[in-house]
Amino acid sequence: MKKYEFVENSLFKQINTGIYPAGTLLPTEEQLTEIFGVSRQTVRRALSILEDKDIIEKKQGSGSMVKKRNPAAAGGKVSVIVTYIDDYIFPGQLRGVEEVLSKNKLSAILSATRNRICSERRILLDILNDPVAGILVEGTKTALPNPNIDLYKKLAERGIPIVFFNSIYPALKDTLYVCADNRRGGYELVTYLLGKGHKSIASVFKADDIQGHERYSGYISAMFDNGLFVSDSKTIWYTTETKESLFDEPKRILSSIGDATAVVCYNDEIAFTLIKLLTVCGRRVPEDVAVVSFDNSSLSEMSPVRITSLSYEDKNIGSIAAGKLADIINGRKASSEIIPWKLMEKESSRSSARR
Amino acid sequence: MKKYEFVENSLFKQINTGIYPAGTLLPTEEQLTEIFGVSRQTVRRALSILEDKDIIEKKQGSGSMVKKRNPAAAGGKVSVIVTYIDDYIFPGQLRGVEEVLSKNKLSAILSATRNRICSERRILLDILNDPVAGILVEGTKTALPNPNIDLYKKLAERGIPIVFFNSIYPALKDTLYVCADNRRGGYELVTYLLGKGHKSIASVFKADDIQGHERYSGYISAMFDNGLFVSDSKTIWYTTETKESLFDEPKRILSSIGDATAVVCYNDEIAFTLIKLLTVCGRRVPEDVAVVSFDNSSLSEMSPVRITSLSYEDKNIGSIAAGKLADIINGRKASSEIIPWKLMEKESSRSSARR
DNA sequence: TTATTGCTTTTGTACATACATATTTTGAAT
DNA sequence: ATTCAAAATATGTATGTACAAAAGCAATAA
Repeated sequence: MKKYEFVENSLFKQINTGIYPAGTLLPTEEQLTEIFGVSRQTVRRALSILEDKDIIEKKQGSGSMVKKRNPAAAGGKVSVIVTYIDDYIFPGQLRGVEEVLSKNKLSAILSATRNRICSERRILLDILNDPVAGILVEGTKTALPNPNIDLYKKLAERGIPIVFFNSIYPALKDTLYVCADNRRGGYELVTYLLGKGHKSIASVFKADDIQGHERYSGYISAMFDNGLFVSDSKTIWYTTETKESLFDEPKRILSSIGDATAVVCYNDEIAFTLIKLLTVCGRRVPEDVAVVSFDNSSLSEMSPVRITSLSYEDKNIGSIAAGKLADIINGRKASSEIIPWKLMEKESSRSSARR
Repeated sequence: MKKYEFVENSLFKQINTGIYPAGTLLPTEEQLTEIFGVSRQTVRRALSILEDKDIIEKKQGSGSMVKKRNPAAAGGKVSVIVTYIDDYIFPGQLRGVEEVLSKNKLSAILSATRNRICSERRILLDILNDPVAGILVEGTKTALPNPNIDLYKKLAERGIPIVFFNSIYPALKDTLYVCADNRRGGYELVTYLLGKGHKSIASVFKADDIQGHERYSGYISAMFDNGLFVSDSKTIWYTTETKESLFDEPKRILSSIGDATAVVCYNDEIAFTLIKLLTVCGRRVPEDVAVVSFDNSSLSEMSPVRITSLSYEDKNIGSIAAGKLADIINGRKASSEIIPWKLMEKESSRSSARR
């Protein structure tokens, strides 16, 4: 290793481990020359790099001072990585993110992955080349093995704080996150339907996002806990790529639902479209089939039959996550949070099960 | 002046004036030593600064090459200023912006003004302190005198390209913009309604955005051109601040509409809510009152009575504007563009005027 | 023709020295 | 105790030298 790099790294470590706290002066160049056994030129080169990185501040005649971590001075830019910008509930979350970051004198650099691993990788590589004060990220295809985990780890090693929202990769469970209680949500919806007398409950879930797995897990647990048999064929799985064509074959959907008197949907978007399809096929909602879902978005209100859906109450996952990231950046503490649901009962399930 | 600064400035000037074009090698360090009559250390320091500024690229054993101007290397960040992030048609425009910027290796720094002058000012001041490669901005309260015009001018003087979208301040008409043909849109909607036999046409417009004035101007011109009398009371004006309470007093709205058989609305959001109100008050749409509007957003499809609305066809104002900004940043030419409308006739006006 | 080898050129690392300039400390004069 | 100037201390600028490492080039051998 080059000598100036060694000096630079040594000093950086010592600064980070508190040997030279913010505000204190480093030893003089002459002292460092003796400590490291290198020439003053080499020491100066190392210090110059640290100054470029905004870690120390040199002052002629006075010395080299360790700088305070100042988010605004360090750019104050946060990379916000979402799957979609204009779909479904994301705009609202994004608004929350922007509001909170703005209040904390941070600004959002926005990127969308469209739930594609390759886009996510490109974005993360960009950040490695041009670091930011923090990263707020919604995982991409969180239920599949992800080759970008190494990049997240590398970014974390560099000291860039990362907060996940909506979903997190199982491999990064120790990172901060803000997610809904998806498993419990699935459980609650089934419990609610059982209370209405439903016994045969179908479901539609997303296969490539971990939220889909968790919501399914809650659904299936609730069914088993209540001693009900669940046929695999009663769960319809879809992915990012098959979402558009999911309802192209009504027959397949109807045969999956079969004799079920209720359907648990992955989210309001699916529920909205499913209700349309059922109506067209002559099945009444809720009289023939009850439909419930997650997120309680504006779609659940706009649906011709308003949709019973789990709500985040007045909590905005985007702003909560952004708040935690701002806390970390400003040297405050923060911990992961799981947002509970609140059931909003509406017309799509407001009747007992038909016998 | 310091010697290394002199060498740095001299080389920088020579590079900029084409003496050392992009792609060519600078003289070797030894040659520069002789040319400038300074030591190799001093030459190296000057070159090192130029390398930091991404103007040259040094390569051991080979030489120092003048780099091509690369916008991505020069920060590549674009400030995107919108009024709202999650409202109405803005998420879709924002998606278009992000897609196009991303394709051009630019990234979006997002801020929202919530249509408030003070927020806009704060954002522009931030940009002055920490410049960006370009600005993409949706004007805030464009129909009112704006105290931030001076800041836009200052930014333009600094050579930061600016592109407006959706609306532009009259005082900045020479700046690039991408807007819909709002005046013509108002004219077309009225012409369409006249063709359906309507003679008394009310309207709802937004008073603080220039789009509202333009759409109103088209509406009123079409009426006059067809020799129809227009009572001022038939136009309902609202602002950013009064939008929420606009439909709180149904009586006021109904009395303004009076005997009109059709209403031109500022946008689908207003039309959607108006149709709800009319329906509740026992007025059928379109049999009693036809409703038409602008934007042809998803709301126009979701409305219980699908809304006749002017569409941008498949054009996304956000992506068009972002494309123009990228053109300017990359040294290409671009000019303002006015997007035409296409009328999408749906149920909300699909009947002739009642007599 | 192709691959290898060694030479030359060019930039990179490292140390030594001298003096300039900004800041702080010291100490004497008041 | 206060003020002011000199001294000491710290970083900044500039040059010289030596050798290392990478890249390119040319001669040579297979």
